Amino acid sequence: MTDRDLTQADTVRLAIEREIFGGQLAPGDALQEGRLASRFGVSRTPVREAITQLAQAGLITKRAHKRAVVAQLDPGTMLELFEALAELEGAAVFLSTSRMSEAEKRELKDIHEAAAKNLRSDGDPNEYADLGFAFHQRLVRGCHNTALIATTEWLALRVLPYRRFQAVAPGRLQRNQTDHDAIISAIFAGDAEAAREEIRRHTLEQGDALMRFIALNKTSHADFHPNGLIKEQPL
Amino acid sequence: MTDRDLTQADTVRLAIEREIFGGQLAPGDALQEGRLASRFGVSRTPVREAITQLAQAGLITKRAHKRAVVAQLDPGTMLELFEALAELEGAAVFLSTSRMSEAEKRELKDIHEAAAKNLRSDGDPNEYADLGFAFHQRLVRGCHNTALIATTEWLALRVLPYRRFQAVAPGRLQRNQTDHDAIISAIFAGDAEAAREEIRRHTLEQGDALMRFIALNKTSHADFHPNGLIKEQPL
DNA sequence: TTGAGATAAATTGCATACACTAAACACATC
DNA sequence: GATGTGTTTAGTGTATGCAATTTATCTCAA
Repeated sequence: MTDRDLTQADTVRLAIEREIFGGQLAPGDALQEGRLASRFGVSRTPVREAITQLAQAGLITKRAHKRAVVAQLDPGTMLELFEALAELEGAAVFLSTSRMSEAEKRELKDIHEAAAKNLRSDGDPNEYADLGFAFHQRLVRGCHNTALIATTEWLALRVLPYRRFQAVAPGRLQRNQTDHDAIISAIFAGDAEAAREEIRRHTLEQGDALMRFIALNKTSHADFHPNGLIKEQPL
Repeated sequence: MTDRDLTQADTVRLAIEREIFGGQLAPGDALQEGRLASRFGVSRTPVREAITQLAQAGLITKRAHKRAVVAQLDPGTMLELFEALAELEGAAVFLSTSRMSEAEKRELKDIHEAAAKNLRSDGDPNEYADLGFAFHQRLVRGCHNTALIATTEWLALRVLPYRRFQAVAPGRLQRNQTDHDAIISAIFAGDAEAAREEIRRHTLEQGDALMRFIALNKTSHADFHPNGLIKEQPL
């Protein structure tokens, strides 16, 4: 039972997902069924199935007879995505305000304070990013509505491949922390409408900052490809 | 270009979708790859791909080594789904209020008035249902945010297989029309917050009514299966 | 060189064949 | 009669081969 009865397609899908989120596969990179198959030591069939699922999830784009590509978001789409995400997180937090248990609020505050500590002591930025991610996650999950949580996290996933650029955006961290502060206050005050507005604005600004950062270091973001330099090099 | 270059998997997926929405396939019905394959005159491969996609979309559920089944929503899940949908529609309409063009508002009002006319003259309930669907759709699409629209409609799709029971729910229609009236008023008054609240409450009540109706005629809803009577009969 | 068109190679979509899983059944045991 | 175990069988998961299509390479004229 606890040993999952994962199918090979699932395994491949999870592996590809990890590589996308980890940055080994950057937006725009091509995914070739054959290469992936031999790389994972399976036939093309489960690879195809994994790709189909990821395409449906919006993480990769796929058109008939053309090779699949890690989803690439043009500025307009990304703006829309962040706007939608802001609304969804707003809706979730609106509900969370009245629905989070004391334990959940406590945990949220703990995460927030750990982040503050990290910031004060000039700690690891990656750790701060993880704490920020956890903060948003607890916030959303506090609404206790599986459908809303899943939908929100699904949208968040789609921008996740781009978010790692944000860690290096200068001066964002302090601002981020202040925003989180305001959200926490609203929630502990039980002001759902205020909490909604705070996170809405916060997420919109995050999107804005990310887009500005990407636009500055444009030339698409090929430059940021961790494997180095060349895109379009099929994996 | 205009001649679609639809793959066979796409064709099969669309066909299955239609049957689910049309009621030929009711929640709980089993989908067997082999039978579907021979029914559509293709091999199992594209059928499998179609099923994978529909599973990812949430319209059917699929676990390893077990046959796929048209998604069946227990009361708890359905409640959550409607609550999430209410929030998403609320968010969309909030934006729509300030973003719809005059032409779009005009069209919305036309649909609304056609529905009123249908109601006064005791017209075809199916036509009224279609108008209601169109009303919600225009309302949501008025926000002009592709991501938010897609997400909202994706959720709406998941409850769609159940919505046709609602047409027969007694006394709902007049109430429905009054709600739509209030939404229209709020939008034309430019009061985004009021519009949000109106549709939120409206969608929640719709969900409530649907659930009550299903609960009353319980015995699962096998009784409503259009092909007649027996579920579990694989297609 | 550069670009268009033709040809060759690579890759996807689909069909078929096989392996493996899990229900369904029969039968023996208590 | 209920319960457990071996066997059968339907059905999913995966591998492989082939046809159709795309992409890369090559040729040749401007």
